[in-house]
Amino acid sequence: MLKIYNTLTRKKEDFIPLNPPAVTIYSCGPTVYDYFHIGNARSFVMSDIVRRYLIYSGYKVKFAMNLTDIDDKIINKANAMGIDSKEVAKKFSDAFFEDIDKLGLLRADINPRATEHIPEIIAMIEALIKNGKAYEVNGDVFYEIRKFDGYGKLSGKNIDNLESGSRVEVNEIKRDPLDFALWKSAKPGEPFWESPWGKGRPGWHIECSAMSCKHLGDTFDIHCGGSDLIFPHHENEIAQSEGATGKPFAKIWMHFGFLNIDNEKMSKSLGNVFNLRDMVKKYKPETLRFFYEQTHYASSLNFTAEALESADRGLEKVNNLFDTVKSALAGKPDSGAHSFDFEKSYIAFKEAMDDDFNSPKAIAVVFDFIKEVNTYIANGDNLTREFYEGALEFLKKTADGVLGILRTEKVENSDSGLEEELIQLLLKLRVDAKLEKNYALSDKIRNELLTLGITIQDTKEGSTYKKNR
RNA sequence: GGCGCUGUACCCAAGUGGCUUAAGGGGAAGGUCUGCAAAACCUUUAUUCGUCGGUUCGAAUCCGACCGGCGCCUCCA
Repeated sequence: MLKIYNTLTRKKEDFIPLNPPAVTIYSCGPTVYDYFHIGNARSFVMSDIVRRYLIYSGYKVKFAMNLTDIDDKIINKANAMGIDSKEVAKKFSDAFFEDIDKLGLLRADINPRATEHIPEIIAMIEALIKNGKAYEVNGDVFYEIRKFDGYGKLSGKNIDNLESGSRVEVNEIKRDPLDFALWKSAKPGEPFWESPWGKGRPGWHIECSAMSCKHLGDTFDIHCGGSDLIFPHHENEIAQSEGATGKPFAKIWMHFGFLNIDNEKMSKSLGNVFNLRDMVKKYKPETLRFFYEQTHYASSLNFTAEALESADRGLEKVNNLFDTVKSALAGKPDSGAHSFDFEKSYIAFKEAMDDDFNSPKAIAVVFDFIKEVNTYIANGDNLTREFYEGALEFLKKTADGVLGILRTEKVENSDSGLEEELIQLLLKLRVDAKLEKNYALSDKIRNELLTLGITIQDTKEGSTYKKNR
């Protein structure tokens, strides 16, 4: 039984979907005004793990991740770049998809964009006004949080405490400092849409309510995002959706912990905001995923070069076994029974992930598995086709299917045929040198190739090589 | 001021009342294999879980105090 920690109830709960086997998930996506950074990437990867594991568990998952393509940050960026806000959104939306593909994220079933849902947004705001939860002032529409009884239930905040120590800026036109904008009237030169309240654009929070409602229904299973979104963004989403529909909004709220850089908060002033795009040039995408998954999703995580290098070396063990098994199968082993217990590892993996997506524990299961398989191979008994296929299947289902940390095939396919032939030629020359006991030459070939990122391994079956990328 | 999280080996990190006299990864040391390596395997690396008390037959796990670290309350994944 899968258990998930629910921010709303502050408890680990049994996961019972509304309409099994269907599961609906809404994950807060990027505001497309810049390349996303490695902190965003953590949230994206962890929501990808949630989704992949639910699929692994047999659910039919509908996964929506929004793109916020109109808001103040985009307008500011457009002004700074001297281009239209639409162009900004287009540029960074495209970049977003390129980057998540690199990270091995499954594409969402739906990527709703705010600007494509203006009618739905307006309809929801109208419903809120009709329900007495929102009011218009000179073309702006605000949500009146005092009219929503449950305001503060997600973040555990008491409205009165919020106000007393408030740093909320005073806005004369709002009835309460905590009231937030549903619709913002357009200032001269700003992009706008026509609405019953005049020309303007949606506030930040309303798009998620309107779009999740349209694509997943009034009530859906899981809503996830970074823990900084709990207040006010998610709190406001609940007020909007439940205030408009009168029905419960997301059943389970999942929040991902923050990423620090060298024990410091990522911030522009510290100059330690790293784009995923740049980081992927330095570290393999699987290494980044593995690094993220080695810590539970709810904990904060410290990003250091040392930790990434440690992750990179650890990941080698997974890929080494994958290579070993693949090449053993290519060697056409005999079929027949084996005595390896795969079931035990599957059960342990499920237990780990069922416990609130405990990926660090699941990774430990994979490493236990790797050691057992390597030992089994080292002992050399019953190394049948069935055994290797079983090992390959486990790695593909868990390390690849759920965790996404196996080295992908893409790189190998990018090798040119000539490069492969040249490397094989060098391997052959080296073997000849070894047979003549010309170790000076054979070691030179090995060392030179190593500096090119190619590691040679001599096995009983002959010399093989591995690219370190 | 309000709300919440957190302190586990050299580093990262799971475990949150007995299955653990503490998983897994990295690092380090020794060994097997090898011409030497690499990979893989074996052994070693926390009688101890920030400190001090308490509850309990039993605590890293619960409670209290204290000492650290951090987040949110404002845009933020």
